[in-house]
Amino acid sequence: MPKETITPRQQDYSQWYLDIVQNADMADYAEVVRGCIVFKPTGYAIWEAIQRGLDDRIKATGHVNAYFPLLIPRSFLMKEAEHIEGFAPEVAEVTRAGGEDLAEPYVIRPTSETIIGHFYAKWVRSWRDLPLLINQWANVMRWEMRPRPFLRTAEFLWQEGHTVHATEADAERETLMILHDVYGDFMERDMAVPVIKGLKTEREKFAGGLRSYSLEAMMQDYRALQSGTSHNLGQNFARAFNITFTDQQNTIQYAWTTSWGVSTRLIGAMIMVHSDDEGLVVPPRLAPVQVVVVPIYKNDTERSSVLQAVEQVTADWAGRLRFKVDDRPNLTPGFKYNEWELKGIPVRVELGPRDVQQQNVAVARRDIPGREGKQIVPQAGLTAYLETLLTTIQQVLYDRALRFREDHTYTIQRFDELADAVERGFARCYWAGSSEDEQRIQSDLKATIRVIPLEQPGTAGTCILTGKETTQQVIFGRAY
RNA sequence: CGGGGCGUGGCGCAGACUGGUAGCGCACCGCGUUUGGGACGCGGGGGUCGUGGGUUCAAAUCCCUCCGCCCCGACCA
Repeated sequence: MPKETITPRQQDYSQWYLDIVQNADMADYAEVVRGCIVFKPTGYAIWEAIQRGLDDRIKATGHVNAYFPLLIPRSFLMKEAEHIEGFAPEVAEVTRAGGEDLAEPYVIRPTSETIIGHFYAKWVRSWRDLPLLINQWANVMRWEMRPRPFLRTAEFLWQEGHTVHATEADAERETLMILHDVYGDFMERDMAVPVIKGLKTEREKFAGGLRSYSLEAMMQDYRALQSGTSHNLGQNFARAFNITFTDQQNTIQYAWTTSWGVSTRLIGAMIMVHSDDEGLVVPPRLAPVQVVVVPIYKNDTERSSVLQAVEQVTADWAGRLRFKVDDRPNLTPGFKYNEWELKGIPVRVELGPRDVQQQNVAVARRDIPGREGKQIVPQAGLTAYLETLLTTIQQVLYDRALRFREDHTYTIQRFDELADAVERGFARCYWAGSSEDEQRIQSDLKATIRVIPLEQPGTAGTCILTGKETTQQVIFGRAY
């Protein structure tokens, strides 16, 4: 019995991931362009679903979309000292065009704070212009040393929101609102990926920003994936680009800006959180195809009666279920079962002569792979049954991921427990150490403070390193 | 950028040490039999052996150059 080769997770997690990407037909290596990938239709469809989920929320919270240039004058990047320091190593430049060397090279945007800042300076005059709430869907480029499909590629797709506010409090409110109501809500509800929301440490915050918040998810190899970030940029970029406004008292003030983004990395998160050794698992709310129907027949007579039954059964699915009928000839049903399992379709409906006879169908759920997840269901009421099943699967995936994270999160009291904890998951502990202490831990244990969770116990404890009394707990982990 | 591996039909590989003009599996095409967990038989098509140079009567094979990709590490959404 030939089997597609997916390396088991236990054996080699990193290879498992690449096998899933490859075998589920998500992406192709762009062999001719270093560090880039081709999003194949299956992978791109996931991105489109992500875009829809986010775009709806972004607009529902009062933002509008716009688009800024891909190329940024190099000098723009220089205007914010910390920003250029953070991004310089990974920017690509265009130095020649139209057959001649450019007087000033352009950089290909690694992010758009600077060019957007330039325009915001023109657009913002009065407090009445604020808040300015704009989002853009774009590609960006960061010349990464070590690319991996979806998780880290030289060119990637994302959305970046850029807003301007009159007060620090407004900017902070925006930053947190995005974190909770847009990113958190989307990831947990649509992607079924539980996240820990919190503040980044100084070392890990956005280059040039005031403070950064992020959403961290745990992958099945216990490593943390930063799945989204929301930055309060303070007045740093307003000063660098002269974004000012006249307030009600007729005094000119620097504005407060924010930026926030999530990228195609989310596809990697989806894969690594939910998939198994049989292949990809796509959560129903995100799935471009939620239900695949596999008709079974031996001859033309059976074929027509089976396809007729399929027609009847699926008659009221449009608008309620996203589905497709796999009537490719000359492929055995068994082959199709395995293929759709590999591709992560949440539910499979099998319909053969026996089912026509008995007014049943066989329903297989992807969250329970193989025959175990299969049961016989009457055709009557099937649509409602499937809708419920999809909801159930969505919930099961979320619960499973949450339990996994909780089972692998260790609350520790002593520093000597840290090494072992980050080996097997997240370590949660009181922390009052310095950036230098973090640096040392990163060198020694390859672990970093992923986030300072917004949810804190509210009671004081002892820092695992310094022994100081503190109320702040942090999450240590190894990161992607 | 350091360490390792690899470039041969679409994919995965063998052939290389010992030079003689390219082969296997899967996929693909045709016909027939099949079809409830990855079907089978027969027939067929498809390869500038990553690039450039060198050695040789002769190079996938030996030598040199360059390019690319993957993996592992330091940097990152």
